[in-house]
Amino acid sequence: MAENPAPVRARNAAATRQAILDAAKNRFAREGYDGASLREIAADARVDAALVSRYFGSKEELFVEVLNCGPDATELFQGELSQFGERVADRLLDDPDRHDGLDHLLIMLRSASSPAAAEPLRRSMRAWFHDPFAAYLGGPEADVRARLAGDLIMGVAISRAITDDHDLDAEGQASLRRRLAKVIQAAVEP
Amino acid sequence: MAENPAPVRARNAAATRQAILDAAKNRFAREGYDGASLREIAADARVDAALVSRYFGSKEELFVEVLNCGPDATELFQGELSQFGERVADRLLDDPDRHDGLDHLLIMLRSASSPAAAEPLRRSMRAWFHDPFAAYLGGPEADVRARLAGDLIMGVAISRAITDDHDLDAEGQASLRRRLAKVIQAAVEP
DNA sequence: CGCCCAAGTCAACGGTTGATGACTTTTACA
DNA sequence: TGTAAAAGTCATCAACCGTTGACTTGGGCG
Repeated sequence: MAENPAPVRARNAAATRQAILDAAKNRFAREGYDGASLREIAADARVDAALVSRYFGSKEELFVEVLNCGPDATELFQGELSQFGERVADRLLDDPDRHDGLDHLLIMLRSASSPAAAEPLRRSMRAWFHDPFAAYLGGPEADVRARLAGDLIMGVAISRAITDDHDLDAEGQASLRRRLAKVIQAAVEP
Repeated sequence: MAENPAPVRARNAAATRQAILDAAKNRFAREGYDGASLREIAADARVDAALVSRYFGSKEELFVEVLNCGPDATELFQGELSQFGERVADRLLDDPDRHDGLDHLLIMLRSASSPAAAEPLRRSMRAWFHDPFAAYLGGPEADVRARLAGDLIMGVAISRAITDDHDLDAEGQASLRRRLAKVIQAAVEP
């Protein structure tokens, strides 16, 4: 969080645009579509608020852009399917700062109740998560299995985001990890 | 949705209070803490917006009140544990209007990103859902199993709320129901 | 009937939000 | 170097929010 006192990014449209995009991604993930204000986002990006509207047209268009610059969720969809449960459980219960690819999930859940964000969310959800996931799973009823596992993952991510996980001791954490891996695997296997 | 043109509730503090509470519950469930405005809630309850603040002090206190007038979630926690999965799956995939007891879950997920609502949410979540659930499950690591199953249920509820379920045909619905019951059961059993 | 307090209404406040148009500063090129 | 367009800033708008205080209405009790 400690920023250089005055990095003073030289005038560079592309870099400024990217800075706004990064700030927006963080804010949307932490506060949702409604909760994140353009002024906050602009302040994070060390930019005047008017520039955000200038570059992206509107808040909703900025939101769509953030959703579209989709991250590396596909890394989950590599490796043995038989160990998918363990892989995702590790990832989910890791340090929240390493959630990289899960930022999108946070954005989705935090913005689920905003009508303006609903439609972009639906589209992005399918294109970025559900469809690749189903393709990775393969086999019979892949879409249903993908949806089920996706819902479980989202639920766990939400739960962690809400409770901050300060309510389970180390032993509970280990147990949760073991069981979570098992249940995800059960949801995923044909 | 079609209301009587003029029921014109007689001056009755208790009834008015209840009407506000009901309207608030619906609005919070559909739009979340931030999204629901006191003016909308008051309009639903056929009441001036000022009355809401008068009766409940503040929006946050109204929210807490809504959370505390907890519903009949306990009905899920009755009957054979061996059929818990099927029971909840039926309930979850039912007509959204029958979600009665699941309203609270919707409220929670839709309000998860509001700082003002976060703390009441945590408390209510434990008292109204998690603890009774763990007590119902019993056996080893009941809290972890309750949490896991709760996360899954919440994830599915969110998913339905976002997508409106217009993306699965009848066959997919049946398949989803079958698999969901199985996965919930896997999460619940010791 | 007439009073009086509860129940309900109205108008307004300060604050925040997304968006817009006019303005100033910097960069890059001829 | 001079200049035009890009990049960034500023002030401001209308809309909405939660909340408050002063006001009006109504029903029940004497």
